[in-house]
Amino acid sequence: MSLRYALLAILRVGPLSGYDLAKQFAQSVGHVWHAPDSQIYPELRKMEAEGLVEGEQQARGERGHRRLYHVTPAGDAAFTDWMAAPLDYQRVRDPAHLRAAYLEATTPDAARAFLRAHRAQWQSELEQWEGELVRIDTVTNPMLARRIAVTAEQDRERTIAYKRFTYEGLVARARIEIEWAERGLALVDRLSDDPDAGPAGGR
Amino acid sequence: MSLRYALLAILRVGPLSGYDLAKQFAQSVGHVWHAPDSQIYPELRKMEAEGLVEGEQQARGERGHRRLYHVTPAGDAAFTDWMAAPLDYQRVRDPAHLRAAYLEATTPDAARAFLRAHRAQWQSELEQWEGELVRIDTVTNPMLARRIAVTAEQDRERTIAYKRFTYEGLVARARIEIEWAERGLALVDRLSDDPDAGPAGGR
DNA sequence: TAAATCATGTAAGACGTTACATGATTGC
DNA sequence: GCAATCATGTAACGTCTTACATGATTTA
Repeated sequence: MSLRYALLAILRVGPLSGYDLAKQFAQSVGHVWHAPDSQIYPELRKMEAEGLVEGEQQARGERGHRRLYHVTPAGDAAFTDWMAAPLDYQRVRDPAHLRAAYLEATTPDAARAFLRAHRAQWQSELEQWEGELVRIDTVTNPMLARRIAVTAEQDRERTIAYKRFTYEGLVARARIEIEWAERGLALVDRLSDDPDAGPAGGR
Repeated sequence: MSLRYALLAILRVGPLSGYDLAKQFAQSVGHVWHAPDSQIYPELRKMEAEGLVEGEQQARGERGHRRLYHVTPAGDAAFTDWMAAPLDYQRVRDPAHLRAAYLEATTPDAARAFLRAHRAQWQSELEQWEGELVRIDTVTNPMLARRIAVTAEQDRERTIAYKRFTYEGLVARARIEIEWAERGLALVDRLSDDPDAGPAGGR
């Protein structure tokens, strides 16, 4: 249900074709809300049918074409309504913590492999998000630059501050996950050191 | 795809009816993987069709009945295979951070309402998970107690340690989300204090 | 005898994934 | 002329949500 608002957020900056939108999406809001092209095109059509965006067919060469979408007043209202409405939180569904709860059922090696993969996963997210933070500070992200260009000067600080705030949150979460995986690796070591009766445990 | 492994994890402790399983589920693994009854019953049937569990129809009174499920060797193997296989991470899809990225598009009051709700949401999760930590330490959680009862003594420490590790991770994450929301509230205050040209910002 | 709870679902639809399909145009 | 990339999807399938449906048994 959030996909359309992610799309509206981008389109509000200026009209784009589905293709360009998908590219911009991937390097901006896609960092917090992933969507493949195969979901974006149909959603745009659906939004058009509901009057949130308007598509304008354009010729491109002899028989090529593309559809340029722009936000309608209704689309703008839908976006601001969503911003003011309570967010619906999904129920917890966390495969990593599910598995962690049963690590005693596997070998120490498998447990380590899982925890190392978890660390690597979040390390890679962390790098993405830290990269974004740099691009926010330097206004290097193309999406943000476009947005800043159409934003009144007195609103620029706020725009940038909230972007920064968002990515700081993501970075903090990634760090927590990495630390957790590392504590897990230490725990596996400790528990597999003394298999039955060491000085600290066993009974 | 993880639901069946969550179900297997519980059934491995001992046979249960779908009804009992759903209850136990909610107060143990349901803290990390939510599933409604309407998903559990069909999944059990599907798992039975695939030979992972076996259901035994039992009479209950005159014409009542219930179906007692137990894990087959194939189900056990499926579980341990899953434990040893790489976990597939879902792509990021985070409505709260999506909204946070565009808070400049709404009023300070709406921004505050969102951030307070976010804090409340994670505060409530935090309480759940901290409660679980206490029930782990005191072996008060009925699921854990059943599991410990059927676990060889030298494996009990590990079983408890991994449960604790899991919930510690969840607690840490909840705290991070709460802190983030609080930093956000402070940010809204700062940004709405000086609407156009204060000493620290504006231009 | 009425309420609680035991017991098991179905049905419709939204959302998301994966893989595949197709053709035009631009740059080398 | 060929590759890259521009451009837009469809189709099938799986998961999850929400709401509803039904009846039996136990306990107060």
